[in-house]
Amino acid sequence: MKIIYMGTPEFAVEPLKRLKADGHEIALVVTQPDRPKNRGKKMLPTPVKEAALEMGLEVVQPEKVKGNEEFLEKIRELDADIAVVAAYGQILPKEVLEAPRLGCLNIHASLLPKLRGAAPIQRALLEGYLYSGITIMKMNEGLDTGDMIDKRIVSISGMTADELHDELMDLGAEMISELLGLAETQGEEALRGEPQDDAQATYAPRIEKTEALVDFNETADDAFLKINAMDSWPGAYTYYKGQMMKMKDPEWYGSDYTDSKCGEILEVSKKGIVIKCRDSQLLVKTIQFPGKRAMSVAEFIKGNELEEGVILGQE
RNA sequence: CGCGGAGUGGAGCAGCUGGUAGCUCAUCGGGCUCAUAACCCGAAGGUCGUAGGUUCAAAUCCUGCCUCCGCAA
Repeated sequence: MKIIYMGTPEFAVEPLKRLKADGHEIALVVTQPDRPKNRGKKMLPTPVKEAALEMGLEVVQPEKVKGNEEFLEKIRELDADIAVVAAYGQILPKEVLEAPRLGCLNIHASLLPKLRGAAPIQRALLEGYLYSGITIMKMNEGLDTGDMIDKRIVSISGMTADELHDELMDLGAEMISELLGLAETQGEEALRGEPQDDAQATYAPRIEKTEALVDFNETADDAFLKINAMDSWPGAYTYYKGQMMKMKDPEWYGSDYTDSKCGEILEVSKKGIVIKCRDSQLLVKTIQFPGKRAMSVAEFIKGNELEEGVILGQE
């Protein structure tokens, strides 16, 4: 099939590679413009652009899609069979959605109509969902509101955002590959979908960095979920003696019968640091201070000090 | 030229107002113990990221480069 591929972050790379490997003709790759990133404000290409160029594909990076005549014309001229969109980052106007013969498909990392929007992976974990998955839908003008063509479920409890991201990325690639295979033989028939129940819809807005601050007045479960949902970006954090301290690898440690203050470090050992939360204790096994690498508490205490009794969270 | 931290034996750090490289853990050998991520004794292991410069003398001061990281995006 002749495909237009639209995507931006890492999540969209695997499906692109897969479709290419399947032998489809990727007529054009659309991704966000290069932006200054990382230290030293270097302009960096998006992961999709990088992968596309490696594969020798043509790439365009329109600043704005909406109302962009030049872009629209280019899309129409291609006369593609279908467009595949994965975490592209811009709302597509009706004209673009209708340009390919069979319309536009979207790979979304949640079980729609739950968690529509930008950060479904992290939100699913943050909310403590036990299951999430991938939904492939036929796009319409709304935000992730199109008819659902295929949906698959995965168990997610205890995962970090990175782990879930990788798993869903592979699953998404798998699903879109199969679906386009079907579409090739069965045509439009294969792309029939079911409408979403809007009444059940929830939204997954972008993660703000400030959300990554862990509040130990919450339950240990909430802290656990937050630490994993923010791993590896932006990274859950608190403050140790006024210094920002990031945390990873949480573990439920046990009930708490002490009357210590929430956030107090009850114990430091090779296992990690035990922190008092509202209802029970949380073990954090990996930490990171500004300018330093993330390292296990066991490693950290070989050359640094971590005082027991310190109350975390005070700037 | 966005701001800043860091590169020292396997790991984590100290030393950096210049003059024989040190700590904790790990490793190896030995001892004690019913026993231990315990304890005691001993040993091995480092061209101090790299290239230059200053100096009688640099891990320690100066300059370029490489790599890693936090903030910010």
